[in-house]
Amino acid sequence: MKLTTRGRYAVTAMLDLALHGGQGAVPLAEVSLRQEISQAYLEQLFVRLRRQKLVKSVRGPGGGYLLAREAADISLAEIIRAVDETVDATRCGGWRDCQGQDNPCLTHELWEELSRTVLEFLSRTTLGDLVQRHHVRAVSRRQDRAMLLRQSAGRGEMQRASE
Amino acid sequence: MKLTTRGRYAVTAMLDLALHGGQGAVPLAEVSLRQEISQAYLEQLFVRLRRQKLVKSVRGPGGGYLLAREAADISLAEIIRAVDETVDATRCGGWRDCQGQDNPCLTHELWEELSRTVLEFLSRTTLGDLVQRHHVRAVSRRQDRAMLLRQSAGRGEMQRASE
DNA sequence: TCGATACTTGACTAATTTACTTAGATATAC
DNA sequence: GTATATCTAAGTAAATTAGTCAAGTATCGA
Repeated sequence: MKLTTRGRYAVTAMLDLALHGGQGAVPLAEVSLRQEISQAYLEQLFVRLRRQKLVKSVRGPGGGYLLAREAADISLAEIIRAVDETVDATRCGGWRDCQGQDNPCLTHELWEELSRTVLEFLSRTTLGDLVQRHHVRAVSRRQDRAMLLRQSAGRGEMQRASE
Repeated sequence: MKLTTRGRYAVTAMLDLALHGGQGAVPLAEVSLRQEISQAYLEQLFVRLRRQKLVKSVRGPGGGYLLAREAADISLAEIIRAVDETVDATRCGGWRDCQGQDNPCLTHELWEELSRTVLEFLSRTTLGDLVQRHHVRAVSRRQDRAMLLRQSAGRGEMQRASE
């Protein structure tokens, strides 16, 4: 497994669904605004999340995405694996694999151990856990307030501006 | 902190020093043969390791590199930090930092926690620990035998071939 | 003092990956 | 039928990695 910003964006977006999925499907446009991730990029990520059956999609107006299972039943490891699905076993080193060669690397075992540690952490933590954290709830409330402000400001300035 | 093959190569090379430094300085040419890492690349790594005072260099014939401190006193975290010294705090996410913005990211705390876990693992483990592991010792013995074979084969085939 | 050995340094590069964007198609509620 | 969404493919600029190349400098041993 790998840890890049892609995986982190995916977790953030999924957490946004967990926090706002109570009243139905959440459109990516909203997630994009709240989490400041470009919508086009989110679309790319959600294709993979849907293929791995981590989210359900609802098309058309009023549509969006929903968690496919309960938040408490979706681990961070699953999310990251869904978007960072690179399983190319080139060369050796920790998340890859080098055994069976005539000269296996000295530190193979070590990186495996570290890899296990990280995976364990990510498998143990679920979206449900994150939703309960005080820090997460506080940041989320702030984001919601900011969204409301932006909306009313938009309505105050202009009506249904299509540009 | 980051984890790339660069850091893994550095740990492997340092472990080679720890294993073979008993009889004096170890030339990079030897490390290169044993660990199958290009010598030019090793040279690049050892410049940084020396600057961080993790190794001492001995120039001239019979020279090479030596651990600057006892193996049991050099943690893997130090080694990796020495060669992967990127501290550019662009954007957010785990090993970086995003606090103090008007919209801090939802999962900041989470990546920090993971980061701490990894760092703890790498700080806790020293070269001395690795030297003691059975798996490491076994692989090392194999590498030594392969080196001896290569040497005697070289002498058997030709004498001081300069090409 | 010569030459081999080995470290030292800097610049350069090919390949890969990341983090996107662009452009358009398709589905659905109203 | 049109606005709101998801979908999908393709392309791309920037960064990073994992090196190579070339030219040194220091030191030992003969």
